[in-house]
Amino acid sequence: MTIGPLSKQTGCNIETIRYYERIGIMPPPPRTEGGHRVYREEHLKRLTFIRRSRELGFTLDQVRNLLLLVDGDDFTCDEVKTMTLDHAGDVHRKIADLKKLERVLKDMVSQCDLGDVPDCPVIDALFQAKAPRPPT
Amino acid sequence: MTIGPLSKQTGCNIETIRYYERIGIMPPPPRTEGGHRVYREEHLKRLTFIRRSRELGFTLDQVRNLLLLVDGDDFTCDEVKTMTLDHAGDVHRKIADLKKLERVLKDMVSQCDLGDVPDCPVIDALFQAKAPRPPT
DNA sequence: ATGGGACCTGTAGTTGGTACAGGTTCAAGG
DNA sequence: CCTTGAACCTGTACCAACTACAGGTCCCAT
Repeated sequence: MTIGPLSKQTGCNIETIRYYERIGIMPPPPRTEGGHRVYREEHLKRLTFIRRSRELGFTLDQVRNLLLLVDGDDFTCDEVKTMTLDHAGDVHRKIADLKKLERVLKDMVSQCDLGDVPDCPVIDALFQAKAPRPPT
Repeated sequence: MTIGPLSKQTGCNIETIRYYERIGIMPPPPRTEGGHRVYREEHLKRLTFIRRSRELGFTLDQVRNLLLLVDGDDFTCDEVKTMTLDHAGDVHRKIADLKKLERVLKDMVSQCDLGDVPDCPVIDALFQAKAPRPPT
């Protein structure tokens, strides 16, 4: 399998595959005489793993760690579970932050509809620092 | 006010302030004889606006647009409202995506507790492509 | 006048890729 | 066997939004 088919089967850009090789998370595959990359089943599996992890929001660094665990096959399920839970925690916090954000944005906009404000309340709100620094 | 105090009052890194000047969203301030930047109240207000907008997740490009509206004071409240609602929509979608993500991560981890699986179910799950391509 | 903290410019690095340019190889059709 | 053009190659530059130096200058208090 050359890089094109691999790209199609994994949904991963050709450039991205080469990029993954460059940064060392995909192994350099054997080449043809002319220098074309030739992949096999194991590459497909590994790339699928990477893509899936990325879809789930793991950073490439986290993926690298997961792969280290997988490669040395002495990993414990517990280590993986811990990493996943950590990541889930990050995601959870991000959701909370975004919800606050949404609240603020909607509150700002709702001021617009009151009609009795002199200027644009959104702009006004943006000119306010979040927390006035406490007196020294 | 030199750049240090401005940094402290806005909570914006010195390097970032200079970066904002370089990319043209902060105006180049007057300088001392020796070349040190000297800021006044208006700069503080503008930088506060930028920082606040960034905190609320507007991109620098969106901030640039907001500032254009503010600078030419012919902006309508409606334009600003539209931009803010658009952005709120983005945030909303991002929240939905992250919630799905959280669900999947937690489902994966919950498999770990069953105890009767041979390998790490998280790793197994990661090796599965999301959607198997349909038969050709 | 001197010491050192604040400031200056310019460049490179970060993350996770994408987008070329400009050149080579491969495979199928004639 | 030769040609053609799709697929592949390398290398570099670019994106957002900053951050982190290095190596040098300025300011001001003592």
